[in-house]
Amino acid sequence: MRSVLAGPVETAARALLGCQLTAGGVTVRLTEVEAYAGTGEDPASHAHRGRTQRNAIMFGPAGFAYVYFTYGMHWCMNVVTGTSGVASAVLLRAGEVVSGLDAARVRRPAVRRDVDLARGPARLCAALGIDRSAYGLDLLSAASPVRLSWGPSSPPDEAVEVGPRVGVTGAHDLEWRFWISGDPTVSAYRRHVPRTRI
DNA sequence: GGGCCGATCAAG
DNA sequence: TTGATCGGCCCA
Repeated sequence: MRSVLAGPVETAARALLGCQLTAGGVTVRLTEVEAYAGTGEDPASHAHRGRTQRNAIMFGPAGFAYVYFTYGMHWCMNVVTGTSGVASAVLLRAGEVVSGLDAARVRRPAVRRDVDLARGPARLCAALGIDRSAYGLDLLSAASPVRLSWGPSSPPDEAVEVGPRVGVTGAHDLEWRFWISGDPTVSAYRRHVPRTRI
């Protein structure tokens, strides 16, 4: 697992589809992810402008959690990829809750359909109770409260679709979003819309 | 120190 | 379609 994540970020992203993420008594099977490259390579990456306190974990070895706070209210989680010094990561955009449905429903009481419990990067974190405290955890350690493991089956290549990333300002030509074809838990595509000034 | 904006979500 | 809501980052 660690060695796959340490490879090229696109390879790591594809490999994460079908994997299981467990936290807070809930397990999801990952159905949608996005790849982000490191410093200077990818204008949409949080590491694009170099190392800061927030993105520091991205510069470390693969398999650790990069969790960030956005829009004043939401948490999102990445799996750090690449070798030490390479600040690439994979954003976990959606998953199917495969166990701990009750716990997930308690955390997301407004949800009507189970497929919406972890359908979106902030929703996924909410369903699993992931917040700032998960920053920097080793997801491959048995002792970690947030754990990543191979799923019972990974989707064959022909079942994986590819497209532009959601909500990113630039690099619309880069097709670094990967999802399991036809899966109902995959989030809706939205292009970034610049905020209109008053 | 200040201002702008974001890898989003839910309700209208 | 829009408001919520605040941390990160650059100085526009």
